[in-house]
This record gives sequence, structure tokens and C-alpha cells, in this order.
Amino acid sequence: MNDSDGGAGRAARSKRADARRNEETLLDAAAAVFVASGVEAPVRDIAAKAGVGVGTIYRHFPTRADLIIAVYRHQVEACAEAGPALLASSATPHAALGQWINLFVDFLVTKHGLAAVLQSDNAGFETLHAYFLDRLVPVCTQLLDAAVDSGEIRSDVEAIQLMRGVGNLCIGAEHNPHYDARRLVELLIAGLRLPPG
Amino acid sequence: MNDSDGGAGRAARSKRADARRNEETLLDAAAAVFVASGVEAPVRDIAAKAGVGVGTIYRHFPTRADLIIAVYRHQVEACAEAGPALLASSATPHAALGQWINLFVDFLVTKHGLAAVLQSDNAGFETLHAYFLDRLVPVCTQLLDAAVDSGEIRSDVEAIQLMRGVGNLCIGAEHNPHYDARRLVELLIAGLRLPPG
DNA sequence: AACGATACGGAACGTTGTTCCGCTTTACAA
DNA sequence: TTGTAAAGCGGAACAACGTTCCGTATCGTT
Repeated sequence: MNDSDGGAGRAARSKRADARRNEETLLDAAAAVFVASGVEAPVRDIAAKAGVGVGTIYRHFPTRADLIIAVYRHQVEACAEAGPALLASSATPHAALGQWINLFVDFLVTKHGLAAVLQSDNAGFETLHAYFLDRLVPVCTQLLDAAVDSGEIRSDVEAIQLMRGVGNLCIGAEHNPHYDARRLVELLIAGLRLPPG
Repeated sequence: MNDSDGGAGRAARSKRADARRNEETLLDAAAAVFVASGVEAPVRDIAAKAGVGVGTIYRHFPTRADLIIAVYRHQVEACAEAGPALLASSATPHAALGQWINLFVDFLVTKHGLAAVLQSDNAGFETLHAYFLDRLVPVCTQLLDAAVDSGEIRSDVEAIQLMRGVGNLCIGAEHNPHYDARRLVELLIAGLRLPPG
């Protein structure tokens, strides 16, 4: 019923070419800086990398969360879409759940600082929270439900809870020899199994 | 037997009375502010609450970590000392481990923001890291070893790893209706059990 | 009382996020 | 091609924070 264009007849003129170019540049710069310095890198660093003023960043991406979302949207979408695919192709729902969680963990662990930001109660990251949750919780719910139905796991854990837990376990997982997030997540998933008896 | 003086003959003159008073005041103020606003509350807030300049805080506690340690030292010590006691009084080592972890979780969850700070890779919290690890990891190791020896749990998880995982799971656990850190920690501990077969 | 050591307060500095506004560039029409 | 309003831009400016520094006040001792 609405969007910036609508399509009716209003012609809502498309963005200026320089603006479109800048947005592109900004996304590339942000991606590079995120890799180099983590997602909490100073805004000024990103602006500098892009050869742009900080104002330009805020015009295109009102909050840092919007920028992060834009940078990682493709990968989040891919992860979301992998859920049903895994469910269809795996031997058991539990196996599918495990593989999907692995995908999620790999994503978080390779994005320096993302997991931390994801759990931050800092207002301004609400958009990021909402996006991740909206996109991934339903997928996780589907996998979880399937595994419950097949009698493989306990039924008293909600997807949102599990995902927050997994996200938390991924915090600070980069280059820390004494911490292996993947291992701990495996333990958590193992703990989901129905207790014997 | 002694006071801050080492005892030899050096006379290392004791602190001035106002300094001692201020340190006391500061600890009380910090504790109050930590409860009200979390452990990441602005230094200026603590100074104001204590009726003191910020310089005074930094003179007594060179880093924020030192202040946090001073405020919570008693409780960390209590937790550490509870380990062997639980091991002695519990039915099985695994039960002792579970109860001890519960103690640890309760401590973290009730100290607003502590868990987050504990995992922060921010330099300046190194002292805090070191203190918690030095004090608690050996205790956890003892419990873990006992449970391994009794054949209750897998043997390939180190204490430091487990504690970091538990600490991470406690992040953001305050007043969040969709997140129950205790539950997830239970799952993690359950995942420690030897797989059937 | 006087004096040196100790401790204090808070201004000042550096680093961040975020806003704001004067100037530039663009797109379009004449 | 040229003129013009709208769109966009850069970066100065502001606010909030941690941290340092130093002139001044206080303490303990002589």
C-alpha cells in the first residue's frame, strides 16, 4: 500500500546518481572496516575509508544498526533460506537443526563483534535486533518444532531463547585460544536432547 | 598481626585518615550506583554520589576494573569457597558442579551488566578478567575433574571454557521476559553429560 | 605553628556518537 | 546551453564519556 515509490503516478523521483554511488561506496567501505576493526569501528573511520563526510553516513543510514543490516543482509537472508532446505535434505530434523545452528554460528563468529552488538541492550540497535529476530526466529522455530515432533528433543525451549543463547555464546569467539564457541554451542544443542528415561 | 605495613622495619606509613574514609565512601557509592545503573555507570555519577571529584576515584582505583573488584570481592570469595564445600556435601560431583554453577549464575545475573563487562575484550578490564579467572577457574576445575573421575561427564571441556560460556549466557539476563539465562545454563550443563552408549 | 607529604577537586584533553547548516552538485526544464 | 530548486554533501560543532594533570587544601608530624 505504500513505499517510497508506490507506483501510482507520483513519479517519486529516484535518488540522485551521486547519492546512489555514495551508498554503494559506503557499503563497501563499511564492509572493509567491519572486517578490519569490527562492527563497532568508529563512524569516522568508515567515513574516511569511503572518502566521505560523517553526515553522509547518517543520511543514508540513520543508525549504525541500519548500516550493519545493509552490509550483512545478503548473508542473513541466505541463512534464513537455508533452514527449510536443510530440513528437506537432512536425515532427521535434529540433524537439520544442528547444521542450521552451525551456519548461524559461523556467520556470527566470522563477523567481528557482531554477536556482542546483537545482544547489546543499547537503544539504537533495536532495528538490528528486530531484523535478526524477525528473519531468523521463525526459521529456527520451524526446525525446533520439527525436531520436537520427531521426539528427538525436549519441547520446553523456545526458538528466541535458543537463538539468544547461541548468540551469546558467540561473543568474543575471535582468536581466543581458550574459547571455542562452536564447541559450547554443540554442548547446548546436545543439552536439548530428551533426557534418557 | 599487621596492617598495610609489611612488617619488616620500614615504617611504610599508613594512609591518611581522609583517604581511608574516602575509599570507604567510594565503595559504598559505587555499590549503590552499580545496583541502580549497572557496572558501566559513568565514573562521574559515582564521584557525585560519593561527593568526591573524579580524580579521587582514579587515585584509589586506577581502573574501573579495580573498583568493580573491590566492590564484589567478598561475594567472589564466597563463591570460590563454596566450591570445595559443595563437593564435600553433595551426593555426587555432578550435583556439586550444578549447584556451584547456579551460585555463579545467580551472582552474575544479579549484578547488572557484570557478565557483559566480564567478556568485554576492552583493555582495562584485564585486571577484572584475571581476578575472576584466577579465583574461580581452579575451583571449577576441581569440580569438573571430580565429575569426570566419577564418570558422569565428558572429559574434553576445560573449566575456563565452561566458565566463559556460562558467563556469556548470563549477558543481558536482567528483566528480559524472553530470556532465562539459568535455563540455558542448565541446558549447557546437561550437554556435558556423557552421551549414551 | 610550621612544614612537607599526601590527597583532593575538577578543569582539560582525547575519543567517541550525533546533529546541523552553509555550500556544492545534480537533474530537469526552458 | 543555461538557470534554478531540490537533493545531497562535508565537516564543524555539540554532548557524553574515560582519563590525566596540577594548583590547592588537608593531614600528620616536628
